[in-house]
Amino acid sequence: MERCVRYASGAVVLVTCAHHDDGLLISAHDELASYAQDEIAHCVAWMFNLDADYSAFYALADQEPRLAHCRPAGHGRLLRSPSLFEDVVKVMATTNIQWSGTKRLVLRLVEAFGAAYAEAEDVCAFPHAQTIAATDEATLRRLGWGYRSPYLLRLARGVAEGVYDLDGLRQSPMPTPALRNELLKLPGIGPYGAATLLGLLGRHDFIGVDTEAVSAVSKAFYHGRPVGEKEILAVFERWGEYKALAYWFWDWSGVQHAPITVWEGQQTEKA
DNA sequence: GGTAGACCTGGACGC
DNA sequence: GCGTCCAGGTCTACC
Repeated sequence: MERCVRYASGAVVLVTCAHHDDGLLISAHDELASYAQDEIAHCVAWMFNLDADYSAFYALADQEPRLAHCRPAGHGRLLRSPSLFEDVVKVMATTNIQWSGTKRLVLRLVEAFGAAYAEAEDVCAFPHAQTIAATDEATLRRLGWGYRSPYLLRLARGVAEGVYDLDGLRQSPMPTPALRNELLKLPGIGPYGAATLLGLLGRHDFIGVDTEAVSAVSKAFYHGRPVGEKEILAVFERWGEYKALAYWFWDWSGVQHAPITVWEGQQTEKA
């Protein structure tokens, strides 16, 4: 994996992370001072969540055939961004849009406001909240952010002004429901976004219920019948604090189309 | 607390 | 080429 990282001094470096038999090999394309090396090592450790321990989840997953692949594959970690602000913005960009659109929104934001890497000006680090905060709604709309523009602007300005303490949330020991409530206060972040961000923070109690979740759970567990958040949570309730991991890494193979079903009040041509 | 409707944009699809 | 639908939801008003 290769990406731009900006460290505290403001310098932008291009970092490459590669698998190594002894762990993770991090290399930079520039010569770095020792303090910068430490900072980037911490940054990459956060991105790959290297301190996480998934042994308790694996112990449960070993007992479920559709999750038994988790331990041998080392599943559990979710790649995250260097800052929580970046992840909040990206999650906001996943809402009510297709994946190609999400990538387009983030790319345009980075091109417009990101700090360029000195050796290649077309390579940029993700912009700071302060940089986005200094722009206006019309500019964000021109970048394609549409109705999300005021949310993004409020978020960036809130972070820049210290109204939203995202660094504090990153390390917060508060219980998951309380942490979820804090995330729900962020503009543009609703139940789906909060659940996704909780997962990135290592809290897997809540499932981000989106159209994919509805479709997959409906086919696999409810014979194609329309389902809502309650039904989805009921399916994964037994996984307790690992609900989201169980959902995310569930082996859905073999789940194509449920049998044709007629349920109360509705007739279906196909399930 | 639950529900309905508005909201940007662009890709997919049917005609 | 054009029109319609809808996608890895959220917010607000209303009941």
